[in-house]
Amino acid sequence: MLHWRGEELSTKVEALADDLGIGSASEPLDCMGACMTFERNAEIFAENDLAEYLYKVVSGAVRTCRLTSDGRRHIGAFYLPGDVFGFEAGAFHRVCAEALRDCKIRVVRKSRYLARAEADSEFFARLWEHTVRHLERAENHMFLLGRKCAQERIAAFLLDMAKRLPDGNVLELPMSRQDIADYLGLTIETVSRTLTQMERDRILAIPASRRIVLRNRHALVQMNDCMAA
Amino acid sequence: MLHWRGEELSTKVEALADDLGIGSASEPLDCMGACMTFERNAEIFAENDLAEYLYKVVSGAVRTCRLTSDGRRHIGAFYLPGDVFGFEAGAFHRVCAEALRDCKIRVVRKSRYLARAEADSEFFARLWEHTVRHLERAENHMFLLGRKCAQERIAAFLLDMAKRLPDGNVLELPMSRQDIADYLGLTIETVSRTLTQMERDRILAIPASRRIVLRNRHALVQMNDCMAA
DNA sequence: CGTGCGTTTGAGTGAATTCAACGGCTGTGG
DNA sequence: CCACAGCCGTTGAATTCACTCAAACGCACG
Repeated sequence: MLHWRGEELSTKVEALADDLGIGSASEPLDCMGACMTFERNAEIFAENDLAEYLYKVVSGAVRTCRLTSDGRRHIGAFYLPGDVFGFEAGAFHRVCAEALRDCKIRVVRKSRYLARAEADSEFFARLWEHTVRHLERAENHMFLLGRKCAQERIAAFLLDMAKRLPDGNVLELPMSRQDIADYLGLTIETVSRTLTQMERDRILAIPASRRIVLRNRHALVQMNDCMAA
Repeated sequence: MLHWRGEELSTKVEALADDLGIGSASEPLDCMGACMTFERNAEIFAENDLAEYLYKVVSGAVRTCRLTSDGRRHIGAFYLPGDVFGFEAGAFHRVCAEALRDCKIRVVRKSRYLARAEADSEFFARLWEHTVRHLERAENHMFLLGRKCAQERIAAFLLDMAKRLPDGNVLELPMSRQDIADYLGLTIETVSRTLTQMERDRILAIPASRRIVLRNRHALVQMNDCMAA
């Protein structure tokens, strides 16, 4: 299965990639590679797939996750339009990536972007920056998982989403409660209870389960004081 | 203080760095920059210090950590000889780094290694690999913090240390119980109790508090099944 | 021999989990 | 148009794992 998937993707990409251009992108990957579409819940790559590409979200949203043998799931990150994912040091992916909703994803072959990074120092700097930014996000998230209570985790999550989603105060979340729980290291019930409590406290309004309005951002920031973005 | 530290370090490095050579290192940084020494518990850089250098552990051991306003501490990583740390996308450090014991650290100016990475594709590849490996470690650690019980965290920690420290079965830990707790997102009491229980179960022997002998590695691996290295 | 630090152990508590039931929305089919 | 199933989310009650608080232990050092 591992290789089947890899080859399938490879074929698709080769077919599409002929019309690629290596433009003078201000952002890495923008004018490289091919654009692919994925349906809601489709697998973009699987754990242990060959890691031959970098991915950039054009539209939609993506989660990366891992499963334990006994069924526990952990979501490593959510990716929104503009985000780059799929970095691996080794030959294989260590997480799987799935579309949270219908997605357009730009796909660039590893050898291609590495080659370009060698030749183009501006490009190299951008790529480096993306990678290290990932690292920072991961470090922030570790802190959250290691040393924060449920309320603080939810507050951090909402503020992060508010910064990344288009309208800063009305969040249209692309993910389910279960996804949020698996991202924050909580259960779905705890996520639900905490959100309800925040609504009672007039910190949030939740007109629909996936639409969350921040009514008292200051309160959220206070819960989240300890760490920057 | 922020700038004071930056300038102090800068001065030290300039003084020492005249004898640097840009050798044809098989490992990045090996023949670059200057070697500095730090005493046990000395601060190598502080949170919000200017991030002007990369660091490579020559001997000793290092922790990076963060504090909340209310005193919670989280340790992001431990670095042992050969490890590189100090990557930042922005201008400032987001964690502080402290010597767990007396250390020798090789220090390389950011502008210097970036310049070399542009010129030397082999070097670039190595540097890239180090960075992405960091990212992988961070992802593994997130999983641990998000979805594992105390026993599994300790097992993962011990196996990781066994792989990185010289003698694979007799671990001479450079860090205190409190450090381990803050690294694993537990309390010192939980760490202590879990280790004691593992000793009762004949999985470990603990002849001294910082010397841990792995007696039943298989049992540890089982607790840790869900994730690779 | 006392002091101080790091570690271990014990008892009681609490925050988040588990288990279980209910509520509400959406789409389908009668 | 309503009935129903299926999914997702919420709520409640009981449990549990790790935490907090507290005390004791062991070792190094002056």
